[in-house]
Amino acid sequence: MGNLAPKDVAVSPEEKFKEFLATRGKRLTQERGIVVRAIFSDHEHFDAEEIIARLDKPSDGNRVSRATIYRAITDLEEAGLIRRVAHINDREVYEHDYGYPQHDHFICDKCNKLIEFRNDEISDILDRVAMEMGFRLSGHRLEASGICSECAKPPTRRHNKLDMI
Amino acid sequence: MGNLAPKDVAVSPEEKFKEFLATRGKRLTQERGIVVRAIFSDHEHFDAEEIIARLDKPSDGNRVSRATIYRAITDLEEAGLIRRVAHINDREVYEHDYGYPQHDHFICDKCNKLIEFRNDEISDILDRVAMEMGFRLSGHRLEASGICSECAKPPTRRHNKLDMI
DNA sequence: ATGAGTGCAAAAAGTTTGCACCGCT
DNA sequence: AGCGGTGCAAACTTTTTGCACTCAT
Repeated sequence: MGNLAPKDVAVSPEEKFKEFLATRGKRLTQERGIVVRAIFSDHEHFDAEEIIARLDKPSDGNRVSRATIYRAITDLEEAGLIRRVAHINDREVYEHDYGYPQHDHFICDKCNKLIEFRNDEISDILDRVAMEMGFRLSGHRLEASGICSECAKPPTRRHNKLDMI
Repeated sequence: MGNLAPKDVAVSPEEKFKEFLATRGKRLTQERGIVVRAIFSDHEHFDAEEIIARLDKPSDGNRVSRATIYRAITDLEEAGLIRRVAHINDREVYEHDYGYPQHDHFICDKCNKLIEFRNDEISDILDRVAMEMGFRLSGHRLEASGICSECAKPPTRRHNKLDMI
């Protein structure tokens, strides 16, 4: 779960997606609806495999195939509803990009957890530098790596004499 | 070509690699030497395929196989001589990380060109935010996307009446 | 003799695509 | 009738790996 509160949004992601699809002469089908709802049911980061695991199970009545899920994810990205945030373990990781403010991520090298943080100074600096260099900036992706506080906790141990020196 | 000047470095990348390999009980073989030199022959960003294209050609006497090139790249990354900077068109893109100062990149959405820029404020902010959040920061990767000045140039055209309104 | 190193070809893993059929969000 | 949409399986891409042989930085 991210540490950033969602903005109030007038239209649901599903509705927004429908509008986008319409501009491409496409329809919000049953399958695409299932995928959008699965993706926006919570604010977790996700990858294609996770959605496939949820929707491509033979037991479930509302099955959606891998191909359709991949195609829907591509469409959602083009619609600006989701965006790629990282590439972890050979998988593209996405997050919601609709109704949430710009933010960046820490990625723990140990547990691969993504931790969101928000800092406007960085965006401002980028705007300035891009301007200076004649680059027409549209967005950025910042992954800071290291060890999260959880993984940094030493395995529980007794006090060490060295602690007192 | 980057816009950042190389620092003076005492030891060549090849020598540095040799030292690293030694700590792992490995040797700087003929093949690994060829790969390092190919990679450090210029300061361009590169991906595995480019190196393979140069070294895995049947016509050349100093051929190195794909497998060995991939293995060498992995070792070079662990040695801290190169680092991943981006993931473009399904390929991992690397750059030299030895003898060059920390910097970030703009990536042109049109021509995929990587443009380096340096800004210490960003690193400082990250250090501060990481500290506040109890994250043990080790590095970061920042890709700012948009259109480079080259691609932003409008195709040569006549003045448009609309320009004057 | 020993252990690291190499090349090859096959395997992985994630993602994309050609195709035939379906159905009207 | 038309066109977008879906599922399936095969194809594709990049990267990794098992294996047998080689070599000595």
